[in-house]
Amino acid sequence: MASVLVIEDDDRIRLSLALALEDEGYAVDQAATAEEGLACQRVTPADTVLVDLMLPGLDGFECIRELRRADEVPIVVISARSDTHDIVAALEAGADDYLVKPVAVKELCARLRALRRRARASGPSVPTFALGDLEIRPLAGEVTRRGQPLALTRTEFRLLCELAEHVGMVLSRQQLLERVWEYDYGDHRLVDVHVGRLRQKIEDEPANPRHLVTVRGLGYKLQR
Amino acid sequence: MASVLVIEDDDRIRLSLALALEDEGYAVDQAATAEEGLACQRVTPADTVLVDLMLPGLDGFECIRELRRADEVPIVVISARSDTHDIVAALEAGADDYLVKPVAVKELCARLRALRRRARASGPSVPTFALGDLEIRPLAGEVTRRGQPLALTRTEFRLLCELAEHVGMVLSRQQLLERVWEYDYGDHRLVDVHVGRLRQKIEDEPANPRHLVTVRGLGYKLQR
DNA sequence: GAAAATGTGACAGTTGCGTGACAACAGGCG
DNA sequence: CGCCTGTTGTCACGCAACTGTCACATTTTC
Repeated sequence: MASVLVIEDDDRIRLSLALALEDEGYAVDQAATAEEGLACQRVTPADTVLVDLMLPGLDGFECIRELRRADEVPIVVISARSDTHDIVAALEAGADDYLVKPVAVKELCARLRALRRRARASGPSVPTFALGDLEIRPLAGEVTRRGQPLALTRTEFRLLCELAEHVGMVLSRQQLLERVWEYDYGDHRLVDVHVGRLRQKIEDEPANPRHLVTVRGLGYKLQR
Repeated sequence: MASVLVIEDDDRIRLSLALALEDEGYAVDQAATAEEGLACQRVTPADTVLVDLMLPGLDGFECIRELRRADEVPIVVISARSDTHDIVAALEAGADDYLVKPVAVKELCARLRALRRRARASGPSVPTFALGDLEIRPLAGEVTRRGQPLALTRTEFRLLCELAEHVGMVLSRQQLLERVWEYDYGDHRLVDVHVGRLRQKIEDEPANPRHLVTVRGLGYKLQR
């Protein structure tokens, strides 16, 4: 599940943000000061950090720089100040986005999603692939579609992961047999059958696949 | 150098944005319509795209979706509308950021930098040969023309790839037979037939080919 | 104008792919 | 142990698409 750390000294705002984000399905950590937030992030890193600029003690800018020193976590600033100067300074310090209070929760969520999408593509580790309404988590052994978990068999799962690791690239039956089945030779039609079964589960219209497509004469590929 | 494509129908705004960005050291391409912008991006992709939401013809949302279909280029929306609803829709469509007009150039630049910082680590997409309005992605098993996917057969595809790997060089029928068909001998006229079929699909006037040309007595070549 | 080279339409044989059926097999459970 | 359920690999059928060949048209060369 996606997690967010909210660093904000005003209890009312922090709590209402936390509640709203929890409603949206995020796991939310809270901190009232920069120091507390940094400590929290060190111990249990969240996927994304929301930080207010006006904090007692260590201020927001310093907090951002400290967070950035540790890792690449996406940082969104929420501030009452709307000066261009503040915005530029926060972004230069390492923030990824800047919202002016009062924030619309829907907008915040949309921006968080956009940021996560971007951060995921750039991250070195790839815990999850997103393809349209599909989410594939190879390490968790889990595939969800529109948020609903899918019951895939082991073979289907490995096939899907193999294809997902090379999104947009055609993989030949031969390659798939080698990588999914660890066969060096064998009946290539085996692949067809499993692709067909997989389509039944991940496609709206299995006969008109949008994601798992056939490239006649070459093989199969997964596309967005 | 960093490059930006600005898609905006209002000349005054577009020009002033372009000037300001050039001052900041960006190479700027301009387009007044979504169609023009998409075409421009296909031919000479910029690192970042700025797009207005209110465009004549194809609107901004569609434009974003089209851009996203092609690649992972960072997209920033600039719009006069500040409704949460529009912001959410644009971000959902695939935009990375959303600014409300009038935009402060300093802020825009800071956001562009933040976005590029985040996008930079992102892996490269599948290698592509571009030839005029044609795009050839050997690994993806895909050829597009003006952005539209072409339905090529396996033989046509391999023939085109072989020619594309040697753009500007004449390949004899013998060479093509060996490389595409893996024949050591055989009827050389076979090549002609497939070249003809390929021309029907990739050329505007198959009888007057601009890309896949005949070099009488020697063979065929692909040119820009 | 003749010969050589190339373009092109038609066609029949072949191939590639989706799919349903089925038997073998493994694992869970009473 | 036997039964049941879900998974897997094999096969055969049928449709659609592709391929290679040929004949004939067209263009170029000399």
